[in-house]
Amino acid sequence: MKPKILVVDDEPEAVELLEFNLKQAGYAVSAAGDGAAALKKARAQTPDMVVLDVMLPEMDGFEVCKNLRLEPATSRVPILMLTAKAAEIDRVLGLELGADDYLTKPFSPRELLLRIKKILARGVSTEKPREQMRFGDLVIDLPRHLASWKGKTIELTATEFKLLTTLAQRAGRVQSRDQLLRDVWEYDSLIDTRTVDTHMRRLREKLGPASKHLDTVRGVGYRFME
Amino acid sequence: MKPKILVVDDEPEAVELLEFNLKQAGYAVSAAGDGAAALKKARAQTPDMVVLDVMLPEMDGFEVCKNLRLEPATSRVPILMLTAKAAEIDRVLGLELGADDYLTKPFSPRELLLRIKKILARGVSTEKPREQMRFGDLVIDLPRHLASWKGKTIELTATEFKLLTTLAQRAGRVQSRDQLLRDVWEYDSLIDTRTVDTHMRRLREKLGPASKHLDTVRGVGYRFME
DNA sequence: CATGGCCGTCACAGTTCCGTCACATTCTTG
DNA sequence: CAAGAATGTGACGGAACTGTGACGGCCATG
Repeated sequence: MKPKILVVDDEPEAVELLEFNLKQAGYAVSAAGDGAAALKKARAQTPDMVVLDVMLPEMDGFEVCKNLRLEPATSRVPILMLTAKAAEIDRVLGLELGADDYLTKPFSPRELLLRIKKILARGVSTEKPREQMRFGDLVIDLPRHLASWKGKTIELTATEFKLLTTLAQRAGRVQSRDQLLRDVWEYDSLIDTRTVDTHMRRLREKLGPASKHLDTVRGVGYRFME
Repeated sequence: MKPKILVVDDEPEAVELLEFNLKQAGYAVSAAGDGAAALKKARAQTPDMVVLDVMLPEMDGFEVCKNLRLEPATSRVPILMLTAKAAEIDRVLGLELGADDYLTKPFSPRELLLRIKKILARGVSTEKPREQMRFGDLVIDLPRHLASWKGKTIELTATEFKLLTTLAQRAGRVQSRDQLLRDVWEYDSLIDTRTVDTHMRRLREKLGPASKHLDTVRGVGYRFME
């Protein structure tokens, strides 16, 4: 079963080169020349991975990346960004964009294949939402609606519990306040983003020592660390 | 001996896609386009697994699932449900439906195969609804339609009994009011969710000390604790 | 036809929880 | 090091949620 890779670049030669190398390596490849087409194809095919050039006409790679993350159908597809400028790297990784890796142009095909292989290898194991999660002494059980620390249950309100599970399910990835508002509170941004801060505080209080898992990423949002 | 898989979907293209992928992976595949045909084929062939779309004309996937579970010939065949809405997941898993796993559309063929492999690997599902349950001094007997506390029978109405058994069979798991309405009151969504509260109160009154098993999870629903 | 049991709904009350604001603290930037 | 921005913290009023008592309708039974 060949993994399917969607290549997005506006230069036909670049696409051709990528396509050739990837097919050679045994992947199924499809391509898109601009952001809109990329989103459409990604939705339709749900590829196993997207290789995405930052520089695109109209909608740039950052926008595409954001949009991919927003939709449930594509939110968990790994993204490898291609960029010409080293300065863009910061944005590509840490931020709300959450690309899985990047490469600066120019790069060797071998480099590209290595990155892809690495990302796909770890992707398989983390695809499904888990019903029960364990991080050291902290256990989160979704169907039972219970969280516990060293076997002792932690009393959480509905919102706190949902906030915790949302962060934990995306462990390692930073979640912006807006993203959390969408996922935890569901209705769109009628609510002040600072409300997230307050709930994080309450959650930290109740978690006690387990709150060490909850990171603040200044200027961006919050993150659950294992 | 190839494992036999029954695919149920009303869209011919979807069936074709599934069929192709499954055959490719070495399974024997048969297909049905609606619920009635699915039940008939399942009875006749006793497949090793059913892949079942929720959205079907006339009889939907939930109904099919229920009916499969009801008949002895098919009651223990693993079922993998396909659903477009994340909101339906709770229903697919938690309830009397007891599907073995689910996938939200769209999904990659690779994902599908992984799930199927996992389910088949663990063999024939062994879970069946227990006819008698005991939680300390509380005994619930389904066929006799009796509940008792320290050997003394508790007089319950039909609705109260069904509410109790529904919660007890899913002991530990929180059930939302909507879930309970669907499960206990069958498909009557015409009813106010607050009605559940009233019946919980009556049930608690009659259970007396045994009502300690009945938890309220604020903002979510109710839960039976062992 | 009357009666009683059961059920669904409603209104009310107590309580919890939530969203917001103001202020304190920490971090970044120049 | 100081200014400004971002985050942590404490407090508060209102909204939301659940428990509870009561009521009327339905149905079977006598």
